[in-house]
Amino acid sequence: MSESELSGGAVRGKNRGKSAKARAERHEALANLLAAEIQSGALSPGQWLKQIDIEERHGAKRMDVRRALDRLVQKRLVVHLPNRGYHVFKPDGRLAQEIRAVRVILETSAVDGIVARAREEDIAQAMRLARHFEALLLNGTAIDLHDANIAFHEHLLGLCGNLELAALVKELRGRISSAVAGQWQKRSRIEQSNREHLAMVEALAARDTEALRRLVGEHIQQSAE
Amino acid sequence: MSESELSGGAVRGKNRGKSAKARAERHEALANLLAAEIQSGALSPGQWLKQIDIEERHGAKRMDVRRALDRLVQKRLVVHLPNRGYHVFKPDGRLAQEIRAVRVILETSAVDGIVARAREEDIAQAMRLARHFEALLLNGTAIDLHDANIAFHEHLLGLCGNLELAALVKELRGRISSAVAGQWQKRSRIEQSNREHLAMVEALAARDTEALRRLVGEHIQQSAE
DNA sequence: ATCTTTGATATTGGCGCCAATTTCTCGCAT
DNA sequence: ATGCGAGAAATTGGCGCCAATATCAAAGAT
Repeated sequence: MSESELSGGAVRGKNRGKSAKARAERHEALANLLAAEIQSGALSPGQWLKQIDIEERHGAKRMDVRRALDRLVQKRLVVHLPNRGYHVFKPDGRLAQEIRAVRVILETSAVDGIVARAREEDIAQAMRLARHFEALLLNGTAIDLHDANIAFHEHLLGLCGNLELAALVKELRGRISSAVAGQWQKRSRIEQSNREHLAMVEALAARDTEALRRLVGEHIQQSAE
Repeated sequence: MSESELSGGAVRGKNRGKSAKARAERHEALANLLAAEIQSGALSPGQWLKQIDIEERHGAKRMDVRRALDRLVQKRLVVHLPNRGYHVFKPDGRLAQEIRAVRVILETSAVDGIVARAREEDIAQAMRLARHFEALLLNGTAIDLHDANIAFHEHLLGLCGNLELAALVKELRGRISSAVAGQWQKRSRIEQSNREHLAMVEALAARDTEALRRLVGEHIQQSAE
């Protein structure tokens, strides 16, 4: 098997200076980028994702595009039709409702752990994140608000002590954020979310489990339309 | 190897019958096959999955192997180390405990919907599945018992009215089934599970929500070691 | 004798090319 | 004019080849 005669010493294909790790995680980075674009609404539901477009737009290689799209299929963010291509998943109303119900179950159940484990500095951090969201109310982009909202909720959920639960909710949130991509079109709703964030932090600071549980449940259901 | 050589025929286009679909889903079938091997314990945790071995063993192409392995990474069944390869994920004790906790939350929350929606025929079917499990107590293989157990629980959960919740629990169960692959080694535990199945059906038939909730929670926690 | 270095081997991973398939376009017959 | 169908263009998907990297083995140095 070792008849590797290096014929023609011509140096072909110059290797890039990229590290191996960067290469290995390139498709993952692309998948996250596309996921963010979908969740932020930059890519609208139903839209076709042509491999060549992504390839050129993000300067990625064909293989990375394929693996990234395949990963998004796993995450149920895009749909794959063989020999037709990939398109952004158009969430069903029923699906969104069911996922919201699951989120209510998980996140309200997590409240006990959150209240039990939250230290003063954790609460202070939660307050900082809530205020950061508030600060973006005036002159923040939709994506900024989205990120700040995610950061707040992930911090809170991370306090519950069950990393799997937190990861699961994160995944679920990403699955329907595209469905309700336009949920923050109305400023009144953003402001309402902000008030609820602050109320949640207050309830946490007061160690009021029941109040926090109620607020969390309402906060999730509030995003329904 | 010539596949579709349409000689002299004016028929073109519409050849979407099965060959194309079979190709498109080949990697998915391989992924499911490998997942089953992992969950059944045929592939032990930590074991390296060399691409060439899988390729030859299952008569698959390299690409399908890669895609299947990548999919299993998404499912958290295998771990990928760049330039090192893929190996079967070795579940952590903490992870298993956290997933069990999430399952308790979800499945006990599903009880309300189950009791509310279960018709008499659904209960009868649950009883059939429980008895099928019982019938396998004596001369059924571990895999038979595993499948029968899955069938029982999936039927029950399917009654809750939230398809996403059911799918989520199914995924979670598959994620730690490898961890506790040897959970049915002790006959006493199998018999205990069987008794709990029957008790759950009884509670459902009696529409006793609280009893069913308690049984479900205990049944999940009981599988801990 | 043991540790280090260096070469050999095995395995993974990236990339380009072309076939398979679908979609588009335009000519043709009715 | 319109429906039909064949060729053309575009897109996806499969596959082999070779480079990059890790692992193994053996020779050499201290």
